[in-house]
Amino acid sequence: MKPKITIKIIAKELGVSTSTVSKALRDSHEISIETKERIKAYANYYNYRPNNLALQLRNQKTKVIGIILPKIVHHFFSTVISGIEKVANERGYNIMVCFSNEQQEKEIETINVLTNGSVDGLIVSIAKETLRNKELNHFYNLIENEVPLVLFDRVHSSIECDRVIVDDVGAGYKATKHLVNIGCKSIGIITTPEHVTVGLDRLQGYERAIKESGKKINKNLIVNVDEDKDIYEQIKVLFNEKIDAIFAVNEIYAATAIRIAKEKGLKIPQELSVVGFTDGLISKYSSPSITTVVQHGFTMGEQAADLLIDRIENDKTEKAPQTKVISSNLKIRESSKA
Amino acid sequence: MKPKITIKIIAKELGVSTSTVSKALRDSHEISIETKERIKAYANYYNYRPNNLALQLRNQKTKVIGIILPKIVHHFFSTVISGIEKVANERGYNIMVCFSNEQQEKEIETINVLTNGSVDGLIVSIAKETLRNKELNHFYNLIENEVPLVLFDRVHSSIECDRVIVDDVGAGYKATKHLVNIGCKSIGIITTPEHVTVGLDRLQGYERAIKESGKKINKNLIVNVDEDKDIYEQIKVLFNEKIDAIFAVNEIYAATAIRIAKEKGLKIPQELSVVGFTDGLISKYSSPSITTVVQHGFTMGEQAADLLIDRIENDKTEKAPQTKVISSNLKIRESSKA
DNA sequence: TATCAACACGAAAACGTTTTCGTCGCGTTT
DNA sequence: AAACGCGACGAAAACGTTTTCGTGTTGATA
Repeated sequence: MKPKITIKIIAKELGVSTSTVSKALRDSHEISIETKERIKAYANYYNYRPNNLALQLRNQKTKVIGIILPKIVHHFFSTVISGIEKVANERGYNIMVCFSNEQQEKEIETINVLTNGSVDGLIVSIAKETLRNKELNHFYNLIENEVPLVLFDRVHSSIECDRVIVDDVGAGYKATKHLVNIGCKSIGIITTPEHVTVGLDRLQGYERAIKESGKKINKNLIVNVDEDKDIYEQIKVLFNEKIDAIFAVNEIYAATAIRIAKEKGLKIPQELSVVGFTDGLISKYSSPSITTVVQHGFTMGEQAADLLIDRIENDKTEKAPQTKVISSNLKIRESSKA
Repeated sequence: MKPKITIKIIAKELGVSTSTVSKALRDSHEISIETKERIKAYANYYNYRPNNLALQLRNQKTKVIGIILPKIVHHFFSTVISGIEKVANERGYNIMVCFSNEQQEKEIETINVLTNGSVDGLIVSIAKETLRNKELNHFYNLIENEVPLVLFDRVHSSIECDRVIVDDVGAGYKATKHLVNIGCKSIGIITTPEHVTVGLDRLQGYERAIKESGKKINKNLIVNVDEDKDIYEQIKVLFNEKIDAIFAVNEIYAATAIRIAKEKGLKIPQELSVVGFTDGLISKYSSPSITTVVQHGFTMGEQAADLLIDRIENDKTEKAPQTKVISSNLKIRESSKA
C-alpha cells in the first residue's frame, strides 16, 4: 500500500505548520484567503483525505458499530444486518460484523476484541451455547463498563440494556390461533430446546392458543429439536401422532416437516396445515408456499441501530433501557388452507 | 462508555514511566522481576487491554479487512462472508462489511471511507451498476495506490488484481450438458442482462453445450431478466416457446420458473426439467428440490481471504495477480430426471 | 581508586489529527 | 509616541501505544 499524503507532508512541502494546514482545510477564519487557497489546491491535487485512525484516536470515537451474530448464512440475521447497515450508513457509521458461531468462547473473545477501542457500541444476538450455560458475565461486564449495547431477538432479561425483540409469545399465539380457526383439531409444534428463549416464548403462545380453544396440552405433540442431532429424524417422530397441523418455529423445521409429510403421502393443506416462522425465501418459493409469521428483520435492524446510536451519542441522558417489541404478522400462503 | 484504563494511568499510579509499563507488560528483560510483577498485577487487577486504535496508528496496520458486497440478504454472498470470516479470524483479522446495494455511487463512497486508514485491504464483488456503466476508475485508483485488493465472482478483466471466480462458462456448460444428456431437446435459459459477466459466461457455456449437441442457438429461448422490472412476467414469456428444460442462472429464477410451470400444469421433471445455480436453501427445501450448480461460496470466501492476507503481509513479494478458479459441480435433485 | 559493564529505568519521538494558546508584526487610535 | 487591537500564523499538547536511545546507579575489575 502506497503511503498516503498527510497533513504533515503538506505542511512541509508548503513551508507552513501542520496547524495551518489543518485549519486551512477546515476553512478556518484564522487563515488568510490566499494561504487557504494554496493549501486547498495542493491537498486537492494530491487527493488528501484525513486518516480515519488518527481522527478516531483524537476524537475518542470510531463511528463504527460492532455486530455479533450467531451466524450469517441465515435469512433472518442477514436481513437484520441489512436494516442495521441502512440506518448506520444514514447516520454516518460503519459496521463491523463478527460471528460467534453459537459458541460462547468466541462470543467472549469477539466482545473483548471489539470493545478495545474498535467500536463505539455493540449490537448482539446471543449465542445458543451462552444461553444454555447461562454464563452471562461478559455481558454484565459490558453493562458495568457502560458500553452502549443493544440486544436483539435472542436476549436475556438479566442483562439491563436496550432490546429489540419480536413479540414471540404473541406470534406463537397468532400462528396457532390461525390453525385453530381454520379448523385444525390436533396441532403439533416443532420448537427449539428450552434454553432458547425465542422458542420458549413461541411455545408459550402456542399453549395459550391451545388452551383457549378448550383443549389440553399434549406433550407428545411438542418436539424440542436438538440441532446437534439429526433434525429430520427428530421431526419425523411427530408424525407418529395423529395430527392435522404443525406449527414450526422456523423455516427449516417447516420445510422439513413438509418434506416428511409428502413422503408419507399427506396432502397439504388438505390433510395437514403447516405454519412456519421467518419469512425467508424458502417459505416464499417452496411449493406449497408456506404460511409464516413474518418477523420484520429489516425493521428490527433499523430500530436496533437507532437505539444504539442514540445511546452512543446521548451519553448524558442516562435513560433507562428500552425494549422495542416488533409485532409480527401472519402471511397466509398455500400450506394452510384459508 | 466508561474511560478505560491506559498505560499512562498505570504509570502514574505506580510512579513509573509509560515506557516501563509497556515493557513490563511485554515481559521485557530490561525491567526487574519485582517491577514487572507489580505492574502486571496492577494491570491484571484493573483488566488492562491495550487500545486497538493506538496500536493500529502506531503499527500502521489495522488487522481489518474490508468487504464490499452488492447485497447481503443473499445466500451466496452471505456464504462467502462466512468463508472470509473464518480465514480472517484464524489469521488474526477482523472484517468490516459494507454494501454497495448494487449502486456505483455507494460503492465509490464506501471504498473511499474504508481506504482512509480503516482497513488493510479490500475484498469486493462489483455492483451491477458499475459493471453496466463500465466506470471503473475507483478500482484503477486502488491499483494505482497499491491497495491490496481481491475481487470475487463479479470481476472485470481490466482491473489487475487477485481474483476468485467460479468457472462460470464451465458451470453453464455442465448444467446444460446435463439437460442434454437426460434427453431434453429444447432447452431455455434464464439469465441476467449482458453486462453482468457471470450471466454472460454461463450463457456462453450454455451455447457451447447446445452447439455441441448439434443444435442451433434459438434466441427465443434466451431470456435476459431485467431485475428492475417484474421477474415473474419476464420469465413467463419463455413458456410461450416449446421447451422441455430450463437452465436458470440463479435460485430465484429457477424457483420462479418452477412456480410458473406448476401453474401451467406442467409436471416436473417429467415434462420440464429445471437446473438452477447457487446451492441455497430454496433449491434444497423446495419441492421438487432443484438440481443446481453448487458454487462453493464458502471456499471462495476462504480463498479470497487467503489471497488478500498474503498480499497484505508480503508487501515485498510483488507477485503478479493470481486468479483462482473455483470449479463448480452439479448437485442433481428432483427437478431434473436422471 | 579509577574504569567499565550491567542493570533498571526514563525521555522522547513517532503514528496523523485537532485545538488551545501563544506571539509577532502592523495599522489604528488617543 | 505609546497603547491597543487584530490578522495570520506556529508551538505544543492531546489521544494510547511502542521503541530507540540515553542515563544514573551499582558492583566488580584492573
